[in-house]
Amino acid sequence: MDGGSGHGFVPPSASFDKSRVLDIKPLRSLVPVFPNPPQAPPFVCSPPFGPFPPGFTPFYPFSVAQGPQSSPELNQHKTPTGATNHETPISASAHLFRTPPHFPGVVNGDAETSREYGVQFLNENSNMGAKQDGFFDDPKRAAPHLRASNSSRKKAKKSKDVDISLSVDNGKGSSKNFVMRFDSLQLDDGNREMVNYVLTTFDALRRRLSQIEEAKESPGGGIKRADLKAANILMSKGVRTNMRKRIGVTPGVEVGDIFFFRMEMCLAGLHAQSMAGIDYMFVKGGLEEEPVAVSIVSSGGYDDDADDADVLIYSGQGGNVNRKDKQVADQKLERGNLALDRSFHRANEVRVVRGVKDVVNPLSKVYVYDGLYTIQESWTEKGKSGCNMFKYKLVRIPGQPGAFAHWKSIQKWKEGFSSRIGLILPDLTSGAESIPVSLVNDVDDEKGPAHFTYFPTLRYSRSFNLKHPSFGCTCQNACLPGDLNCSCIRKNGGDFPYTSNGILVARRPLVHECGPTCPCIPNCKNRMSQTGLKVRLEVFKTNNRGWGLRSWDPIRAGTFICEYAGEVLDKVKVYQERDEGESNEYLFDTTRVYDNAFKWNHEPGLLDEEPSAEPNEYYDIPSPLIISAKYVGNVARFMNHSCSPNVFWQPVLYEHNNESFLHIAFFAIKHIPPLTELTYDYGMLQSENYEVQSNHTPNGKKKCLCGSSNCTGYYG
DNA sequence: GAGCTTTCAGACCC
DNA sequence: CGGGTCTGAAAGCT
Repeated sequence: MDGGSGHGFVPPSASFDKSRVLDIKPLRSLVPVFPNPPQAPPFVCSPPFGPFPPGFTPFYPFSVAQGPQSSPELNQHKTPTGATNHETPISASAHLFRTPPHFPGVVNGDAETSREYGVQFLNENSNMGAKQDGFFDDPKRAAPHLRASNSSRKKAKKSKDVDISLSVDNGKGSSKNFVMRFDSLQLDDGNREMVNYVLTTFDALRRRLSQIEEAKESPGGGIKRADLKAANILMSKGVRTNMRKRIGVTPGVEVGDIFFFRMEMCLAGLHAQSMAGIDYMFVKGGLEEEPVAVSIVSSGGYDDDADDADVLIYSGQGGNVNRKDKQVADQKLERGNLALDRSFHRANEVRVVRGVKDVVNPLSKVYVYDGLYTIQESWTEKGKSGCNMFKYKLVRIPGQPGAFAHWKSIQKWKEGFSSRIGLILPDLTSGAESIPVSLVNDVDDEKGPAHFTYFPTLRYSRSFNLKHPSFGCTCQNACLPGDLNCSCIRKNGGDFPYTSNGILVARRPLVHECGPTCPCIPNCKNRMSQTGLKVRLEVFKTNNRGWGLRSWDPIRAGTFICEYAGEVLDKVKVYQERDEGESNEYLFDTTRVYDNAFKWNHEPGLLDEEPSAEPNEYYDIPSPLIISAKYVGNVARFMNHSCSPNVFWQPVLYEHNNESFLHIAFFAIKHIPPLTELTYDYGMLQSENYEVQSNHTPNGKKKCLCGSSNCTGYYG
C-alpha cells in the first residue's frame, strides 16, 4: 500500500473546481491538548521506552514525519508557531527517547510532528485515566459523542478528546498500560500513517479474536464475527480516522488500496456505511441542504454492469431486490438514490469501491478502491423482478493510477485470453512449485537474471549432528487449535499460530510448526510454511533495482508468501568468501539488526488481556542461520529491500530442539494489492561483523533505492 | 442459506 | 430548535 503511485492524485483541473470542494477545513487550533488535573503526576515518558534490544525502536504511533506519501492537499495541517509549544511536555519528552519515536513503517518522527498530531501519552496512574469511571468497560458508553450522527457532530467537535488505552512494550516482556489521547483532529481528517495505523491495529485485533474463538472447544456463543467485534472495539475507543465525510479524496487512502472487510473501509473513512452501498452527506444547495453521494461500493448484489474497468453501471438501492423475505417494489428517489441523483446534477466526484471475489477464499470478497468517478447518466429501467430501478452510469476520471483495471488484466492473463506483456518464462521454477512463477520484463531487453538453480527450501552442505533427539506431537489427524495435548501448540505458548484460513496471528520469537516426525497429516494447519506457495507470483524487472518480486493475487496481512531457500552456510565460510573478494548479494543472515523495527501484534489493552497475552515480537533464534541463495534458491532471492516494507520474515522451527529445522518464512505485513512489489527490510550487518566492502557508500553499505518517505538511505 | 450482526440516517419526542 | 432515543434500511459475513 505504501509507495504506490496512488498518492498525490488530484483530479484534472478541468473537472476540479475548487469552489465545489465542500469540506473546507474549519480553522482549528493545533496546540496540543494536555491533561490538566490539579494533581496530575508529572508526565514521564521514559519507563515504557527502553532499554530496547539492539536494533529496535519503540513503537510510537502518530509521531510521524509528513512525507511526500501523505495525502494531498486535504491533509495539510499547519504547525503552530507559538513559542510556548517548546515548553510542552510533548516536545520536552521527545528527546527522552533513545531513538526517535516511531510509527509502523515510518521512522524518525519528531517532536514537531508529535505536536502537530496533538498526541499524548498519559501515565496510567494519572487521574485523567478514563478507566476510573469504567469508561472503557462499556463500549456503548464509551465516547458517546462518537456515536452521534452527522447532525449532532458539532457536539463531538466541542467535546473532550478520546482516550485510548494502549500498552507499550518495553521489549523486556513487561508492558505498562498507557493512555494515548488524541483529539478530534485525527478522527476527522486522516493521512497515510493514520490510515495504516488504524488498519494494522484492526487486523491484529481481528486475528487475535479469531484465534481466541477458534481455540474454543465449542465455537459459537463467542465471537463469530471477529471483524465486527474488532471494529466495534476500535470505534468505541476512537481508533478510526476520516470521520468527517467529504467529497473526493480520502486522505491516506490511495487508489488501488484493498480491503477485506466492509468495516475496514468504515474505520479508514473511505465508506462509512457498514452494509449499505451508497454513502452520502448533506451540503448546502441553494436554500436547503441536499444529499450528495460521496462513495459507493459495487459488489454484485444488484444487477450492475462492471465489465468495463473505467465505466460502471450502478443500480440504486432499495426495492428489496436482494432480500428474499420481502416483497419487491419500485425503488424510490430517496436516500442514496436521491444523493446519486444530486451528485449527477452537481457533477461531484464519487469514490468507487469495486468488490471482487477473493481468489484465495472464494467465500469472501476483496474490496478495491478504484478512485474517483463522475456520474454521466442516470435513468430508470425495469429490473428482472419487473419493478423500476434506478441506474447510474459512472465514468472513471482519467489520469488516476490503475487499480481495478489491473485486476481485469490479471484475470485475462490467468484465463489465457491475453498473455502478459514482456513474458519471458511462464514458470521459472520449472514445476518445482505447485503454482507457476512467471518471469517478466517489460522495461528493457534483459532476458533474465543470472543463472541459478531453483530449489524450494533449504539445502545443507554438511550433515547436522542431532544434538537433541527430535520429537514432535502425537496428533493423529490434524492439530487443532485449543488442543493443549498437542506439544507443538504448547510450544507456541498454547496459541495456534495460524487462523483457520492460514493467516499468521502474531509475530513471535519463534513459530513452532509440526515437523517430519509429527504424525499429523501433511496439510495440518500448523505446517503453513512447509506447504509451498500460496499466491501467484511473478519475478519482474524493476526500473532501477534489478529484478523484483510481486503478486498477481491480492495478499491479506499475515499471509505466508514464501520461505528463504538456499544453501545454509557456515559463518566461517561467509567471511572467507568475503575476504577473497567474492561478493554475494543473496545472503540471508539472522544476525542482522533493524533500525526500522515495527510493531505488528495486537494491543492486549484493547482486549483487556494481560500484556503477557501478547507474544513479544523480538526474535529468539536457537543459533544463527546464514543462507546463500546465490547458486541455489527460490523466489525469495528476488525480494528487494525497502525501508517501508510490506513483508517481514519470521523464524520458524519445524521440530523441537533441532536447529537443523530452522527456517525463515515471509509473511505480509499489510494487505498488498496485486502487482505491488514485495519488499522486506534487509536490516544491517552488526558493525563488528563486517568489513568495508566498497568505497561508494559508508561502511560497505548499499545505497537504498526503495524511495519511501522514511528511507534511511542505505542498507546492508 | 438463514440468521445474526453493524452503522448511520431519519423520525419522533420532549 | 436542540438533543436524546428509537427504528428501519442496508451491495455483510459465517
